[in-house]
Amino acid sequence: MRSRHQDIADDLRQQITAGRILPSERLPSEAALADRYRVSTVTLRRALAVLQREGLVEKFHGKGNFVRHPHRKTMYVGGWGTLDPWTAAEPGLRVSISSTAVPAQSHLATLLKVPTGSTIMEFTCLSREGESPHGLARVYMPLDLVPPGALDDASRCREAATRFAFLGTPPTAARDTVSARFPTPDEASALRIGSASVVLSITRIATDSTGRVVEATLLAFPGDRVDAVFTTHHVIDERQK
Amino acid sequence: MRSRHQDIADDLRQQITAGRILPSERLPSEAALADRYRVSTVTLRRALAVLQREGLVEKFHGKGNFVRHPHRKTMYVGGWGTLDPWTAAEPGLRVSISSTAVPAQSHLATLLKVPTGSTIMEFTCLSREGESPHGLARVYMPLDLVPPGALDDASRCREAATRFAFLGTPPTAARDTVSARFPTPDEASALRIGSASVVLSITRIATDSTGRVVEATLLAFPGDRVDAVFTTHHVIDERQK
DNA sequence: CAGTGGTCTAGACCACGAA
DNA sequence: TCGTGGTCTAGACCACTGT
Repeated sequence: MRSRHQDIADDLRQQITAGRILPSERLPSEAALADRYRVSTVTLRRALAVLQREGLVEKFHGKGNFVRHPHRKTMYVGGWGTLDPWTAAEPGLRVSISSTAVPAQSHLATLLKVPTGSTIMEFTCLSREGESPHGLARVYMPLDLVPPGALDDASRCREAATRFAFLGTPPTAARDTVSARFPTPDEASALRIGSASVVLSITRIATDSTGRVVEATLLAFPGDRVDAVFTTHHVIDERQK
Repeated sequence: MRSRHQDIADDLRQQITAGRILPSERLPSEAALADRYRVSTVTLRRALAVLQREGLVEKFHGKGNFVRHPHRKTMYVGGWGTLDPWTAAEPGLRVSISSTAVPAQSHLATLLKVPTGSTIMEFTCLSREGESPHGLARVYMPLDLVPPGALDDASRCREAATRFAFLGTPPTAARDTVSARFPTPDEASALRIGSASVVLSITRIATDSTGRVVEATLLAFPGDRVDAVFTTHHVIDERQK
């Protein structure tokens, strides 16, 4: 059964993909569109919700509905903890970083294998592609592993953070746990996405050769902008002979 | 601003998690709930949509809203292409498989690196945990690589498919591309999830030692039931210095 | 058939953003 | 202030499920 709001979504989608409404342009107001399609505002908003989930339209309360720029998907490269240079370099990602010392809550303490309540360092990195936020990283490290000067010399870790690489010393092993979920309220506002969109969430645990956890990173990416790629080789390394 | 439907969702969620409504039990009808909370049906349905997205409630047209069984998350283990035995074994996953020969559409041909339109084998695997679907896998292989007897002896590949492992010969390398997105309509119905829920989507390309693609697998898991985990060991490459 | 969820309406009122 | 989106209503009608 074809529902009215789906028909409207199809029509608007076709107008957008055909270029009749250009990126960053505002759509007619919902009242105007409801009038044009002869439907109630509720129905028209359901149509827009479809397009919003597809990533075609961005809503701003009080301003209007805007056609989104079609973003190429960037790749998070697993294990190494970097963004694929091919896709990440060109768009020119900019990162803002802030750091604070925080007491380790229970789940963070578990991840880092430190006592609950002990002080750890938190780095919050938000990368933007032009105007639109593109990724959110929260990096947690034990205090003694924070590289000296990292707090003062922000540019030093900026290089690494741009690609979501490791901030401290390179670890010997990393474990990425990937899940698909809805954004938390603060992620939704930080990434400027609706609370009904999808987030690719990655929890990365980095350990050194002794098995100590040197870094725990919580990454959140808008699902329609970032994929994660992991490569596994099943053979014995040739260099061992 | 706290919206009415969120308040109602909070109240119902609390009743469910507190055990006042048990799993697989039916909620009161939407009309009854709307009456109880003194809201319109539209508002009440928005509250239920919240719970549905959270995976707490399952809707069935004509039957009612039911509390879902709380499933522990199972782990898809990257690269190896298996489900973590610890989480997968106990629940007793059951898999139904069907296979057909299909012409390779453009995107499949690209993945498998075969000519567009050439015939390839498609295996569709749907795993269930009890009643509820748990994962959907579509495995594509070149015809000549299908292990002999795989089509007749379904039990042979059933073992592998239960864990989403490789059906053919073990590959030497695998590349997993993970994304978070909304389900396609057929995935939504196959997995019995709402079209507004989240799926963890994995495209896995397996290659042999010559670089030939031996298998391409499209995996779709409900985001609230499956995580994917990838482990990377940073090979110390001192030799090159 | 009765009972359930699914869609839609016409209109009201609230909250936000830019002048 | 005004125009925008966000939430909500009270009721209608349709579609699906089981008896």
